[in-house]
This record gives sequence, structure tokens and C-alpha cells, in this order.
Amino acid sequence: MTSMNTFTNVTPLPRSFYCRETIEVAQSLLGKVLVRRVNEGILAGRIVETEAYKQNDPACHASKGMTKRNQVMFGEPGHAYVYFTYGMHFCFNVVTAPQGVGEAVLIRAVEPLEGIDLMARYRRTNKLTNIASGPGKVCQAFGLGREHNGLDLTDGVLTIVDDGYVLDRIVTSTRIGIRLAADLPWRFYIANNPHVSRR
DNA sequence: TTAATGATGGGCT
DNA sequence: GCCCATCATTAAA
Repeated sequence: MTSMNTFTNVTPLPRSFYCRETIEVAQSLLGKVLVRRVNEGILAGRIVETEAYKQNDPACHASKGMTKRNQVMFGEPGHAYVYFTYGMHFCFNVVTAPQGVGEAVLIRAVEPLEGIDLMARYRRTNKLTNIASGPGKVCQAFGLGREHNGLDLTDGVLTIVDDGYVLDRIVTSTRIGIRLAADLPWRFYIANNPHVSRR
């Protein structure tokens, strides 16, 4: 059995990984691998950029209480919160903190590792660093949409795994594309990684 | 720099 | 219930 670089039989991160302080989870997610199983095979990419959204944070969808849209943020940690925005894009988040708290981490960029051809097809681009270098791009590359909202990431077709990758350095900055609480330093990314989004 | 594009939710009535 | 500014974006120009 010489399976090189396939993430088929890797154990997903446990619930306890997500049931922690949201900033900690945002930083810990860097370097982990997002894996989706589809009929055509496996899509996998290393998480290189994240943002934390906390309950008492005006930029957080949950800051004004539970609504139909944000209800999974208040649910069990380790589930996917996928929402539609700007009339044409989806954003993929990971629910963090204990049940009832309403916090999450936005996955802003990943480095494609496996299923790159399929991702390129979904994205209609051939440039590697343009495949998943932004939150909307991540969803398009992995084919994520409404139907994935609420999925349990600890067991199923959409998971996050640890493949033992060791980071060089994490950079901290303010979050991108928000108006409220724009001064909070809750964006994290892997230094010198070409798949991190720019602006 | 700006258009595309539509769901969401807060603030009314 | 209606109105409408807003929006955790992207691609094209």
C-alpha cells in the first residue's frame, strides 16, 4: 500500500479541538488540511489563512443574537457554518467554543494539495495561486454551498485533519473586508505562503 | 476602481 | 409585513 498524499484514512480533528477559545482555534487551524470526499475523488488543501469572529464582536454574525441564518454558530462546535454573501459567493466557517456561544473561524484561504484538477475546473482557472486564495474561492474550489451548512466536521464527507505539517511562522493582522471592528487583530496566516489572500 | 448580484435583518409602519 | 442599506467577495477594466 503506497498511498502518497491521500487523506482518505486520516482521522478528523476531534470535537475538543474546536471547543476552545476561538482565537486559539483560528491559530491552530493554520497548517491543518481541509478534506472533502466527492464522487470523483478527494479534494484536499492546507489551511493558510483564517479569521476569528467572536460573539461580542460587532463584525460577527452572531453579535446580535440567534437568527435563522446564524443558528449553527450557536450549535455544537466542530460543525460547518456556510453562508451566502454579496449575492454570489459562499463563505466557509468552523463553529468554535461551547454550544450556545455563537463564535466561528472563517477559512479565508487554502493551499491546494489534492484534487487540484477538479478544483481548477470548479474555479475556471489554471493559476494555482488563484484557486483558493480567498474565502469565496475556497468554497468554489471545494464545491461548498448551502447544503453544507451545519455539517459535522468531525465525522463525514467534509473534515479537517492534521497531517503533521509544522509551520514556519504565523502572521497576525486586522481582518479583511469588514467595516465594524476593523481594528481587531484577528486575522492569521502562514508567513510567505503564496495562497494567502491579498487586498 | 467598480459592477455584478441577492439574501438578510433592523427599523419602521 | 414592507423597505432598503448592507454585505466576512470576486473579476474585470
